[in-house]
Amino acid sequence: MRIVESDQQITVYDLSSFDLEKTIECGQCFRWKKLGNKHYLLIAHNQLVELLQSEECFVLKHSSLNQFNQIWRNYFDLDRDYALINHTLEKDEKFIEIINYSKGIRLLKQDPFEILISFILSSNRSIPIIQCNIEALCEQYGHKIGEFMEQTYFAFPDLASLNNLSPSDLRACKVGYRDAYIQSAIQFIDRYPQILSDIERMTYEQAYSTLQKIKGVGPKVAHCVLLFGYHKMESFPVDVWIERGMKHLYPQLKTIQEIQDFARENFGHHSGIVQQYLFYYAINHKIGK
DNA sequence: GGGCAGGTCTAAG
DNA sequence: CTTAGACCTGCC
Repeated sequence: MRIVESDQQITVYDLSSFDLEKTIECGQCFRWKKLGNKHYLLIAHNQLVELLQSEECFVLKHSSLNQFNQIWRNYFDLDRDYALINHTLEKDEKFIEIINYSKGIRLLKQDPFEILISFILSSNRSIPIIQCNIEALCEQYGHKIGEFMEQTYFAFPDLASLNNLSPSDLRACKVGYRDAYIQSAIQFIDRYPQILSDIERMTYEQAYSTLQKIKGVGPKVAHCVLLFGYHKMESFPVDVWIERGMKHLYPQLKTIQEIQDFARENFGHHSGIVQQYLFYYAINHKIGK
């Protein structure tokens, strides 16, 4: 990996196993806009960046070297050797086709608070609607972080901005019955202000059960928070697509618990990556539908 | 118009 | 501990 800084932009060369399009569009993050082929606008960590990928390089516009090293390098998981992980996973023949289809995806290290709220909103909904809800929340309660092509963009609202909102404030953002879930999450963090940083240091099981004390956070959302918000690669969120995909690959698996156990035993600390590869493959091939 | 979404809650056996 | 039903909302 070779990094060049010039004129408010960062260019990264010699990057293997990285596909910007798959990484952005595979369903792990919600706040992006496609500007063209391999060309995106992304909002994360209170920053607005323009991203491009070509044959030889990955470009981040409106970013300094400092921001790259402090945020984006980790955000895009650029220091993990995905080629090596893919090689390991290919030992299971059933995964060769999936890896071939999904390789290039990187697990994004996103903000835990944003991920918590976003995935609480995700239950029983389709991805485009989730994105609409999140944008509504940001426009209402997030602070302005920049403009691009005469459009104003907003950060994801912080705890203080979402605190003391009424159910009708939230329902105005079309979150539906999840209004109470959001309030529960806000109250929980308000009561235990260090909780989101404490989770980082907890054992997986501890963090997993702590998160589920929040109303609206069940097994799937808790795994998602740990995977996308904390980069805990042993997590294996099982949603409908993963359930369909896993039953397709391993017909002997009957319940979500069996799928969960199978993943822990067979994928271990690569579970999160397998999960995202399989999700991307299953949803685009409509496996099991 | 009925069905379906990156599920979770609740109330029952 | 496991399992059915209900649930906001928008888009097909």
